[in-house]
Amino acid sequence: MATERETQAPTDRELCGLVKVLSNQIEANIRGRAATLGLTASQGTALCELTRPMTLRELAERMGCEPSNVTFVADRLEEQGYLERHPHPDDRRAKQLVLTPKGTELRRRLLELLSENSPLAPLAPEEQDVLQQLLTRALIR
Amino acid sequence: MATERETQAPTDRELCGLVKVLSNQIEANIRGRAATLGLTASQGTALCELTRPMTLRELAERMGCEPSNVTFVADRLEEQGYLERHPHPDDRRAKQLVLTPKGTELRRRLLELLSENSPLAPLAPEEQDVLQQLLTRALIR
DNA sequence: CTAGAATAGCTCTAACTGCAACTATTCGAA
DNA sequence: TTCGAATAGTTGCAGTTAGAGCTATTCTAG
Repeated sequence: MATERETQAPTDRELCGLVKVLSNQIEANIRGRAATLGLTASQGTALCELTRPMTLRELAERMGCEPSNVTFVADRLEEQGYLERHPHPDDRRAKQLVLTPKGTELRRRLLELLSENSPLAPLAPEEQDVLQQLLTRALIR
Repeated sequence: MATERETQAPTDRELCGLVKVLSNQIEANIRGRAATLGLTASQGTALCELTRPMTLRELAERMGCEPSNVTFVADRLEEQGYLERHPHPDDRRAKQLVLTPKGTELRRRLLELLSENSPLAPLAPEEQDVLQQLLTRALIR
């Protein structure tokens, strides 16, 4: 029983590990689906989150990454003709990321692929609700 | 109510987003703590998981990453004198990663730092139990 | 009106990541 | 025994990431 001497730390660390593994699995799912459409994982994530024209900063917030990385991702999507940087109507510093028709169509197809089988599918809807509440509570600072 | 036309997909995607944000936060916490000890985030994670001598592959499993990345991390930790690659007693293909006394001491200090404030602290112990169960269920394939 | 702080986006860098290909060793079945 | 499959670790590569430092624009207090 020598390995049980730690009382609280291991559970916390195990939990962190589980979160990471699940996060990896979600990312791997997106990676695989996106790859079939010629996209990388972060390109796919960006496309999903572009529910409407938004600034680079807002997309970064939704994607859970730094704005500098969105610059990079947006560059690629723009090169491929999936989105355009439009001047922001109210703020000349900012730019609006706008999907092209080609990008909108690709997004539709990607969402279709992603809805087919989610890594969270093993959980019943009520369980997903509980999970959402717990995660939200954990993230409150 | 036009934005509510999607019934199931958005919740799923939101949930995935929450998992990612929490995962990022956990990683950022480790990154910050590890940095004070001159370690990168993955070096810190590796150190935490090295509860005993283990193969590179087992450490990869615990860290939730590919074995190839552990090769990289182990290289750095070995350079810094925190661990050694010992030949595996039973399998000449495998190597055992063994912490040096210096590495053991560093691990102790890191665990101390990490126990001080966890990103999961906002959750009560019972909530953490529920979270663990949900995550475990979600990960069953 | 005007400086100084804050913000949006960009560039650059060091580090991390998954994946595919490779070598060495072990395992398993004919 | 022996040969093919499976496994441990490594290497190389393209892609991702956070963070610091930069410019341009906006906001705010005086």
